[in-house]
Amino acid sequence: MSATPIRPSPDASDTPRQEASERRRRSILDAARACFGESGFAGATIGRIADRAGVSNGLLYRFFRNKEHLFEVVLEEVIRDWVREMVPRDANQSATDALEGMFRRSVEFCRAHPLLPALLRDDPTLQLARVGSASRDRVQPHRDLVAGILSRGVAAGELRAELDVAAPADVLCQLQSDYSGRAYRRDPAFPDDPAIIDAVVALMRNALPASSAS
Amino acid sequence: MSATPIRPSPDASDTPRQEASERRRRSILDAARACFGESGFAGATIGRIADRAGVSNGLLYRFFRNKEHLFEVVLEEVIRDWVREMVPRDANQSATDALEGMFRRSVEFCRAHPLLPALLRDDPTLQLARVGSASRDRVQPHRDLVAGILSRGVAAGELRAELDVAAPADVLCQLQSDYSGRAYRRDPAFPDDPAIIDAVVALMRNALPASSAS
Amino acid sequence: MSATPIRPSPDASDTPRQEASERRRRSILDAARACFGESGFAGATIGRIADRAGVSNGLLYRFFRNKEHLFEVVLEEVIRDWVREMVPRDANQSATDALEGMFRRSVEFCRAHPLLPALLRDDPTLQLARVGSASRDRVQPHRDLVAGILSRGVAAGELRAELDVAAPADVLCQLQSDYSGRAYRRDPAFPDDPAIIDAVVALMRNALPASSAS
Amino acid sequence: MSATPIRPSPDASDTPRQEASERRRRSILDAARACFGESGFAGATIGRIADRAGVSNGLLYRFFRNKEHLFEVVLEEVIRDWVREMVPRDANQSATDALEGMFRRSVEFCRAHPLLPALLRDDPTLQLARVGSASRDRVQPHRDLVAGILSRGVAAGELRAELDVAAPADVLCQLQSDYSGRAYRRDPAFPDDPAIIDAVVALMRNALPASSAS
DNA sequence: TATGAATGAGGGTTCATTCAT
DNA sequence: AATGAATGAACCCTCATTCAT
Repeated sequence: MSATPIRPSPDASDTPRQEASERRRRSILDAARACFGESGFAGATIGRIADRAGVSNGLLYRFFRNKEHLFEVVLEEVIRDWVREMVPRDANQSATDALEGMFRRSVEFCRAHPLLPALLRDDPTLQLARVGSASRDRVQPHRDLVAGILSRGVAAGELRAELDVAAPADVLCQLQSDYSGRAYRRDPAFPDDPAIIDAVVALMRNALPASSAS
Repeated sequence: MSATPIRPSPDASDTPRQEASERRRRSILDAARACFGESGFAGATIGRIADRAGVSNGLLYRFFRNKEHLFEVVLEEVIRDWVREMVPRDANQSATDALEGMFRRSVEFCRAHPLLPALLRDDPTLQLARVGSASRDRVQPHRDLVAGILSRGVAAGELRAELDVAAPADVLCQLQSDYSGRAYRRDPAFPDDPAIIDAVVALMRNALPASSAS
Repeated sequence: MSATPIRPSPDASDTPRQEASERRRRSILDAARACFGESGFAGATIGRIADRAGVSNGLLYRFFRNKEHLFEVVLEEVIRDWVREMVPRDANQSATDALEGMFRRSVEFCRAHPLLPALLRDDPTLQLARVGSASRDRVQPHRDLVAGILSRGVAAGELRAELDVAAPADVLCQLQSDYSGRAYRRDPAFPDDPAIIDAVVALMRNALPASSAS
Repeated sequence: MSATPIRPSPDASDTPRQEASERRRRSILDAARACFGESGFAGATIGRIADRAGVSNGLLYRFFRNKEHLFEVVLEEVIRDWVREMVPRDANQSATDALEGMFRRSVEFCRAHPLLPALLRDDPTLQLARVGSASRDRVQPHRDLVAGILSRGVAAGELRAELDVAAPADVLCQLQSDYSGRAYRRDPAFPDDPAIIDAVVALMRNALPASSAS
């Protein structure tokens, strides 16, 4: 180990020195998010991240043990931000409205943070096996959110009550992840088309509600 | 001749020599499927693929122009096999039965050839913009299959007629890909659970049919 | 910045760091001169050059884009030094004296910098068609020098006036290059013998002057 | 060593089998001459030589120990052919006419056999140090030819008698080599221009004869 | 005899990481 | 604290050489 261990993210940036330091840490993380998002783990290079952050490559090793460590921190952050973004804003919405809102906000979030969809897809270029720990619970918060909404909807008689909510929540989360990622893929074979987003919403709305007739 | 550029896959393996050669080509392709599936394009290395195939690294360059060419061939092969597997067996089925059958066969296929989903998921914008041509149409056959079934169902009055079929076909294909891939991911966060497969089927069956009342 | 493409040779080496860096650049160039001189472009290896310079192979790529770039710079440098050395010192000399002086200085230069002739001899059509630009004008300055002297001699009535000076200048330059290179070849079949140098001088002195009788 | 040592060039091709074999050996040598001439020793590849000869790469190793051995044989042959070509045709010519004829024939020979000039120039891409033995005497026959002509000319009172002939012979040979090689270099900086050939001839004719006045 | 499939050492190059400044 | 020069392992790829057929 080095004589100067990794500097943690300070809880409070007291001195101006610490502030400047924290600002640099942030810019490195932002640059890393962009680079990993564009090029995957293997494709991104420390040099490019440092350039993009406007610092020297050596500085990265003062904040992060190595490339993998930096990657782990980036992943944790982006998941955290994503989940935070998806939390329903309005407690009075119907379940389906809440799901639709969550879905659309997720899509928007991924447009701005392209690393997330790759992560959710377990993109091989990310080499997620290397980080392991972080990936364990990276989607559970999402499912919990969705499952909570479904439960509320079932309790309110708004949604079908047949099944347990876990499996449908999984499916809905999967769809949200998938179509959130389209914006990022830029692959004409996987278009990021409002009409398709609407089709997903329609499918959800068709599939979930208790049959209106009953 | 000596500096044979690339040896093609012989249509008929006449001599034992050609047979052995074709066997080696196969083992390279299989190893490549595994390595690309596990590590993505950038993460996989020629050396590891050769090791896994039990051949020298140089041999790869007799069959494939370079790493990208090898990847293209792997991609084409696995897509072709997959689509072939999904083609509906029975022309007399209802549309929803056909979709369910296709879905379940796709899942089974991926259980036996676990590398497809990893390749499908491998984001082409990352390292593979160059492959281009191959990726263009790698999922279109799948969508065409699904769209054909939907159209038949609409024509037969079995399915809702509101929308055009393209968008729902996209969504259904996406779901098929996703859940076909679970077997491979072996990630507890994305379980390969019969109950969830059933939930997907249920969602499809709920969302698609013309309302029974009508 | 981090991913600095190529570090240029600094005009003034201010800091000790820059000085040390420049010293390394020099040692790489010197090693490259030696290796290219001994083995030609294709035969020389980056690894051997780095070893000889006492640096790691990676360092070469901080100073030079690639092997070809390194070769170009070596070529330019050595040509520049050589031409600089040959410029006539004394404007009052007769043309033949000036040519003889230039010739003998060129020979001496090559004795001290024995790698020039090897580089000059390195056939550009073989591996170096790509270098192109640099090789275009690598000998023209030499010919211009010689042609200038011949013109002066013709104007002064010292030399035959029959021909244009371009062709004889070419021949004289060729001879200067050849015999300048002998010191380096160390091939007993091509001796570096003062008697032969004198023979060249004698041949020039015989061939060029206006016939004394006329 | 191999169980089947190198097959020598048979003195007499008795059987049809031996004839065919000898024909193949020849075609390999011809292809090698062309390839080494175009690309130097390091740049030429066994594969390309075999292709050009219309045989498999493995066959080369039945006739030649390895790449270096093939190269040595090629060099010996080309030198032998060159000297054979330069031998004066007409014993009654004047010395200067004989030299001019030899010079012009040498130039023509090199146009057809481009390896020679590279060899004469000791082109670094040829890596002549590797073969050694052959290069020892590769130019002596040429000098002997020229020196013989000069001696005859001196004896006949046609040429200046001051010097011994060795040194001028060296210079003339050098010039012959140089300008023979121009055709091959295809470098605009070293033009293969009849006017320059004529200039060389003129220089020889000016420099060598006994002053006509005397 | 002749082939060409197969090998693997070694080439040029990149880049994560270290460390003197 | 911050830099960026320097390292060297590991990448992709080429090609001289061998050997089963």
